[in-house]
Amino acid sequence: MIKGIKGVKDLLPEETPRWRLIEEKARFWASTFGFHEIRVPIFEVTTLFARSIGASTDIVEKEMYTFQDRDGTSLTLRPEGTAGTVRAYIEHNRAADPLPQKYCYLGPMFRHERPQAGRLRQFHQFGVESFGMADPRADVETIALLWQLLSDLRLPALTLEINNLGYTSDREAYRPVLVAYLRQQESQLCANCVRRIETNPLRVLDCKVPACRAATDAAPTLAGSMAEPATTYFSKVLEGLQAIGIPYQLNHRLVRGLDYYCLTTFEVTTTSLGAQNAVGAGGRYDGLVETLDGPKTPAVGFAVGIERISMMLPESLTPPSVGDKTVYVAAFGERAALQGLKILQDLRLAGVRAVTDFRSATLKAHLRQADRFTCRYTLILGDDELNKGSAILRNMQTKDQVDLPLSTLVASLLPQVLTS
RNA sequence: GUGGGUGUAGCUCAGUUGGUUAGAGCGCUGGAUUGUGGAUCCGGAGGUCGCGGGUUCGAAACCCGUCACUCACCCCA
Repeated sequence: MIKGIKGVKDLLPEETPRWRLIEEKARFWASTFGFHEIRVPIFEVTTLFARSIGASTDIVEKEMYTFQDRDGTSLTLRPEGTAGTVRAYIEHNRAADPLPQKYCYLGPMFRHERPQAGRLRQFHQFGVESFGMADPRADVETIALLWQLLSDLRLPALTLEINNLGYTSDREAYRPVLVAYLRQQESQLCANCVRRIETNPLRVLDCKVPACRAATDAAPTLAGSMAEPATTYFSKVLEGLQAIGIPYQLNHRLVRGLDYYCLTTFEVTTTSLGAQNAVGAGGRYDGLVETLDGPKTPAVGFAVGIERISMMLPESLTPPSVGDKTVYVAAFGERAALQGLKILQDLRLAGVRAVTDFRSATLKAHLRQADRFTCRYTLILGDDELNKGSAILRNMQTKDQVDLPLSTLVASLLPQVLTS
């Protein structure tokens, strides 16, 4: 038996309605906040991701699905959505159009990791990118959309954590201070963090190992060595969040795994998801467009994981089954069977959801199927009815039955079904 | 990449210190009821016990290997 690939899941019909609900809400709120959908390819040249995400990040170092095209070009299945969106923005010279421009996207992403609860090799993200506004209120607007979407979906136990990464110059000023401190604590740190002192000292602050936590509790903070413009900017972001009533929690350890973030960075976590507790995350990335050879363009965005949202979605929000507006056509007997096929077609073309089972040859078998499909109505048509020129409409809940003339069948049936 | 747990019917799971032909519930299917569903009763189908090797008179069970799934580390959505 050929099986699916590790970490790649089928979405069976039982699950697609809840996904569609999430997608519809995402598109609705994005549109309401002024974002427009963009669809970009799921694979790009490898260098796009290497340059944008950062060559020394885990994603680029060991998690990308990279392969050679027939001409030898190195291609990569996208591990996230921002790089492709920015590439499209630059390639189509959107910067020449009036700013700001706000985009959203929805689709599969690929990372070669060991699967676990809430983590897959093909997973799906909904994300937004807001280009052109170097204004704290643009950060607030983006966070507001994220928060509204998750709130509207009634996800439980959410926390918005937020941090200020400052400008590049702030991090450059902070780095030697932090490294000096970490060197003193080196014996307390885990092997991973000892290595990170060189490669990415900021990430040590985000380590989950308790010993590392304790060792860095008293570490000098980035905020401590941050210059004026960045602190003012961040306080305005917080001010904006307060103004529109979005609760947040400062987390100075919050360091995102992608190199392109600056200033505001945020993450929405939950306690109801197991170890993978991030539902969505994002931040500001003012340098990225320029890094990818576009014009200097400030930008901010976020992405949420659809699988993780789906796992948290309360049962009460999942759409009810569609059976109650469905008519089951129970046609049986030599001549009625063919007439039933025609009625089925007429109903469908008139916009009525109609089903049947062509294998069923008896009324009993038909009714059993109607019941299984949880249809509210069954249209009974045997040779007896055909001779009388009528059909029986049976309400499956009340067992009420009425005769309907075949000549005006669809018209007389429509109001009953649609108002039920 | 590292570690733990679990692999028995479509699904959820029993299966005694190793002992005859591997079980249950649900689901599926047929009948009781040849023109009226759900409930009930009766019957039926469905298994390479993940796979390969080993120990043994005898293995679903014990040992080794392997694969898959899963949770966690790492990292992230």
